[in-house]
Amino acid sequence: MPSPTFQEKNRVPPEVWIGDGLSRAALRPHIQCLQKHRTPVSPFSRGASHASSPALDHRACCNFLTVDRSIPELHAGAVPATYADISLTVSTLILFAHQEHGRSPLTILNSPSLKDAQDTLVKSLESRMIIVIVASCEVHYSGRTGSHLGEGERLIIIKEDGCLLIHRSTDYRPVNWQPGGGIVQAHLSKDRLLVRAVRTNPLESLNISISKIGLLTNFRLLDEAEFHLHASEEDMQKAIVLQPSIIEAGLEVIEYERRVEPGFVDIYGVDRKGNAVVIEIKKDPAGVSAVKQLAEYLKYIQPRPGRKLRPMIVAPGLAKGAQTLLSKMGFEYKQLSLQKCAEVLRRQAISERQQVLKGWLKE
Amino acid sequence: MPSPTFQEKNRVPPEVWIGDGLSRAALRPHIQCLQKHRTPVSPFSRGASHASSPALDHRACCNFLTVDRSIPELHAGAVPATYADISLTVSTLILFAHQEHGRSPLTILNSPSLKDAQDTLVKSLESRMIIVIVASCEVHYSGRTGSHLGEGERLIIIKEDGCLLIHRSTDYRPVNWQPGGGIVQAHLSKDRLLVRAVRTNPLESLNISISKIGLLTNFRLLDEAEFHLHASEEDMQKAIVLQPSIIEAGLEVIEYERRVEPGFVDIYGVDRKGNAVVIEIKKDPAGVSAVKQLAEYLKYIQPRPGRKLRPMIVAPGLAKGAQTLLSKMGFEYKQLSLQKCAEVLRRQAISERQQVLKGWLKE
DNA sequence: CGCTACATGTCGTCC
DNA sequence: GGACGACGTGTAGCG
Repeated sequence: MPSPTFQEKNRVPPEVWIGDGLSRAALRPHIQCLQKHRTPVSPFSRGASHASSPALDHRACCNFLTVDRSIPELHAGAVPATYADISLTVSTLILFAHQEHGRSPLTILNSPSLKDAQDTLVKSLESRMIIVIVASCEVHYSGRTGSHLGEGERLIIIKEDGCLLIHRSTDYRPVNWQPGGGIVQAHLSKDRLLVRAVRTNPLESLNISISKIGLLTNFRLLDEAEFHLHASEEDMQKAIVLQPSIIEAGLEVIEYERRVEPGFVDIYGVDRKGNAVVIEIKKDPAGVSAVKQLAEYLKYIQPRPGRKLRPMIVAPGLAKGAQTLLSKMGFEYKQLSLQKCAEVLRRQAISERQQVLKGWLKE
Repeated sequence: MPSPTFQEKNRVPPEVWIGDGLSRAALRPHIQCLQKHRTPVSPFSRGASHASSPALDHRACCNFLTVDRSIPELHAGAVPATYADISLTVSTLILFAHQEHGRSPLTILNSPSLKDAQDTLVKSLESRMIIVIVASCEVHYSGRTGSHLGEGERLIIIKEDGCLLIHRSTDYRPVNWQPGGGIVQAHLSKDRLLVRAVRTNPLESLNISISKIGLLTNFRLLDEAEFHLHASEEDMQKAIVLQPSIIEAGLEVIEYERRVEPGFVDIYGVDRKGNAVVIEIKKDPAGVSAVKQLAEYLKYIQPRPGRKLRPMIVAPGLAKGAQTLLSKMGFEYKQLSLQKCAEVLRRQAISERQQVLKGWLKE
């Protein structure tokens, strides 16, 4: 008799499964038990730029909560000999496809029994593989609000960090989901495979009751690439800090992300005549709200005596109502496109690289 | 020689593919040509509750833009005889699994050549099947802003309505995506399979350059179920309108979604003493921003002479800073949970049903 | 098409 | 852990 897996040993019986009416206090011991055994972050997520933030690393850490993250040997099922056998008689076909990049097994279960599916599912969860399931299921969500989705076929995806997606046949957004970092468990009842994903903050539980599985695959993704999003409001800010002249000749940036009572002033600077310049940046055409936001900040900023205060909106464009309000308030507007900012940053990056090169050459 | 498919006939050569620097004017003829041939919405999306909105129906309509939405016969590839053959020598395995619910073919290509993958991909697009690909690829996005994702393995999903998702190994959100209703095309270059998804408003293009495919499957999802989301801010509003006494005995609702200069007042009513009650609803614990929002509205509301104005926040709870500000402004707060509202609505639904029944009995 | 507010928004970040 | 602002936010409703 094989020793029970971690999931088996620590499985919380369905009656006390987390969520749906259980208080935070009642479930705390269960969560603590599971989190005690959390595994380190998967090496596969290292390369992801999103994962470079500590928050996500933490999320990825308190993952599927298995003790041993070695990849269990998947058992090879009986495989039939002919195409006819495959297409007609085999209920479960386990197929290892050794992909080119290292040992990335790819398992495909075609119309498996719920029992076989659960076996593979649990092993996949424990070894942090990505799981893709095409199945007929019913879905309940309960948390900040609640939802119910009746029986029907859906595409279910569980990824390395324990996030879960349920997709219907249309719409690029999942009908139900759960972010990563929670607890995912699979439980086989008499004629349903129950999958439950729970997160604790906010306390939410997603329950999938599967009646029939058309396809279940698991695999890993070797993906060390950087993701780079080209321009954002932050990039605009960086560009202005690097080269204030794109706003106005002689402008000097004194401070950015300056704390004032209601929030942060994007850029605080001084113009050639010593006047204070307060800049609010928007990457999209600035609307009324942007002007109001700037006005809000101004209440808390006093220019030095004898100097003027120049409130300024910097954006690629102006929304309709904004122009009127802008004039009324006496604010300035400077048009600045993302392209321009990207160019400044690119030039900066190039010159930085050249600095590094020069440093190397000197050594 | 088989007659060319619609995609083949109308394929825009890569040089003039849509996006990346091309003006809207330049691409208009291409879009018009493609949209002329758009197909009706798939019968499979009928049941989806999301699809009941006209917006999505329209989106689903100007879909993959193929003339003929009959399902082409997929050719069965040569299938080897032994497990060893399958796991080692077969590059393409086409497996039809007749699922229980009707004739829903499920095709699985395991490590297919790019050519085979493209064939199946184009056919799947034209017959509006859902496509799931595990592949090594590079991704460029260009539109409101731009992004680049270097070579690596990802999970690519294309659904019936032409929406496209690219998932990495972690994070429940796709790294890149494209909503449905656009144009999806596949083009085979020498050693890459190029998949491009374009939408026109805003003009954005997503380009996937695939170097190697580990798995490609297509299928349909039979899914007629209703999706029901239980409670939202709108439901809270409805509940209050139906039964103002859950706020306060004697309250009468005069108007809701009342237009004032900066936006809309959630509920405007009159209490038992004839005072004006202005209610701002939040479904989450109300924060400082909610109080500010209400204060903003008040500037534009004058109570009748001799009557008081009673600004009120209705929410399931109060965030920390909100309490202080609330007292300072002299606003009232009424605790109201989503559960309570759901109950009111449920009761209302029941009594409505009974009214209908009574009506039937009378006839 | 533009504007407004809501979302199971999510997510980073500072306090 | 809570509050706040940004997002390729998306989405619906209304003028």
